[in-house]
Amino acid sequence: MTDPIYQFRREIDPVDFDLARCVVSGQVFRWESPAPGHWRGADGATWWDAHEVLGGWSVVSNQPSSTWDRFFRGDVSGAEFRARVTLAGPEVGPLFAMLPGHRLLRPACAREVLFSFVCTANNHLPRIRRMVRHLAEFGIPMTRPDGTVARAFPTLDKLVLVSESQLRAAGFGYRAAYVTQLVQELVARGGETWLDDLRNRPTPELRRTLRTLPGVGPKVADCVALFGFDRTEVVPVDTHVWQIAVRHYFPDWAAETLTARRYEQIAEFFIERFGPDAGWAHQVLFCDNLIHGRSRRIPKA
DNA sequence: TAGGGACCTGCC
DNA sequence: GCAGGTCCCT
Repeated sequence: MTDPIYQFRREIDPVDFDLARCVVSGQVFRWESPAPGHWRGADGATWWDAHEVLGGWSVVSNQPSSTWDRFFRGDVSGAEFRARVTLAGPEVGPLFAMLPGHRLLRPACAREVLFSFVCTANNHLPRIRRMVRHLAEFGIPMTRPDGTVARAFPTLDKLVLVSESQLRAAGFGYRAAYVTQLVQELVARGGETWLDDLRNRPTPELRRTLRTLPGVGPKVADCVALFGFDRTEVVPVDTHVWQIAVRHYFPDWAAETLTARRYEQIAEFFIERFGPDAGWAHQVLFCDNLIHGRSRRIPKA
């Protein structure tokens, strides 16, 4: 039995959408480029195979074009977003020119986002990708028309079979325990049903609830809320955002450390300034800080 | 509520 | 030495 295959084409304006920039910016971790102008990606049980064509992308997928559009937030105008953010925060405006085509993504699989970001704790991108790919290997295989195999991100009944020692051997380090404990806890709370039900919760409750999961602190919880549950007003405050916030908005904190209280103050500041655009605006600042390496060594002054 | 330290692994 | 932190303990 073979799944239906969809083929479609998307015209794009490079200022509005740069596929490579979007999928390597650290929002999602299962995209790779086997060749120039060719990208393969997955989200939950969806896979895409995209080839660059004149003025856009030609896409093959096991899901219709609407799934692609949703993932890349095609319903939101990047130009209008940039205009709103530049108005609310002039300091962000100049960054858009350096990050053309950057977009806030909207993965459909909250489970994949949750496990992915548990892997990001005190970690760096290449290894995060490797770990998420490793987890994905426990998912069911999906053969593409060209014979290559994509993986559905494993469901809990698959993940529950994975041991901590197995993950440690695979290089997860201490996050191996986070993953296995997270699986146990999710199962105990009602599994996929419980996770799906989180979609109906108001954002403050969602954030609080996610934080009660093992391996999920404030930062990871907010990444999951922002990316996995489409709460676009949520701003995960990581080391980069902390440095950005201090540099741009809270100079008095230059000698301070990030506490739970300051975390919330920064998050609230972003929401007040950018409203529902806060999450995307934060992502722009984050990417800029990441790319231009300003996170390295704050001068003690 | 804050502050300090441990924790896997890999790359600068 | 540090990375897109979390957890545990004063």
